[in-house]
Amino acid sequence: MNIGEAARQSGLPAKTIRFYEEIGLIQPTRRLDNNYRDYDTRDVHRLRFVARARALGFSVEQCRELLALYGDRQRASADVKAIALQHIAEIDQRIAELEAMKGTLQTLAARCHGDERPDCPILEGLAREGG
Amino acid sequence: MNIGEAARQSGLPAKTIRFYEEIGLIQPTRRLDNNYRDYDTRDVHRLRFVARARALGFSVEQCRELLALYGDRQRASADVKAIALQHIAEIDQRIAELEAMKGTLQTLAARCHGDERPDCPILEGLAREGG
DNA sequence: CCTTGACCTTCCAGGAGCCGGAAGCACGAA
DNA sequence: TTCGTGCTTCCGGCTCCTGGAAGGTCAAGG
Repeated sequence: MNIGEAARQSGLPAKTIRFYEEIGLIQPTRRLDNNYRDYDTRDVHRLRFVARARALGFSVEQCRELLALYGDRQRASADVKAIALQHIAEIDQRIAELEAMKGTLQTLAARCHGDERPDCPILEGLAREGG
Repeated sequence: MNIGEAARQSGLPAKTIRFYEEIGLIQPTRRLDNNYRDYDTRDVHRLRFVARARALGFSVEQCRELLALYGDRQRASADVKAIALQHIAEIDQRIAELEAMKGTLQTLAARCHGDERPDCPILEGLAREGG
């Protein structure tokens, strides 16, 4: 099938599929005589695999590792789990950062009148000396 | 003061300060005869203001708006609050996405043995047909 | 047979928010 | 004078694509 069909079936834009090929993520696409890329269902499976991994927040490099494990029948599930757990830890970290920001912002916003007057604890909070 | 000192006092790398100038965020730096940038405490205040806003997750464009309001004595605190509340909403959105990813990952990871055997619910989850 | 339109190809630029490094002045102390 | 540090500009790269231009291909319609 052509790239458009592979895009439809995988949920990835054609542009993205080409990009993944360029960086060597989803590699060996055959070419037809007209130089069009030709995908089979196996390729589509791999594309969907990557699409889902990306949707779960894995980096492209992590996807590369996962894809390698996916295609390795001798893999140890421990290797997969290690990547997943590390990613969960990164997500936790990110959530904690966002919660901290949110907490600060909510505190400031709660003290701000939000009317036409110029005095504003939010701006004061951003401008303050300490912290 | 030179850019190095401004960097020290604001907590921003000199590179970043130059970048902010280039994109017109912190503009009017005078130049000395030797072409060195020259900062005063007012500039440093603005730099720190931006540093803090960035640390709270505001985009550079939001920082630009906040900085304009910061320097506008006729501002309405409602305008500031609107930006802050919108940002909080974005953070909430982002947290929700991360929590969803985390939930899926934890479910998958919990079912993975994590040993030397190849069968792995995580990979199966990424490869599955549905969803 | 020619045109139209949808597809495919490659390549180049950009966006967000910087960071690293190279090449080349400027400055202060020894 | 020389050394070391700091400043200048410019260019490239990072992540992960996305948009667009210029051009080849293909199937259908007139």
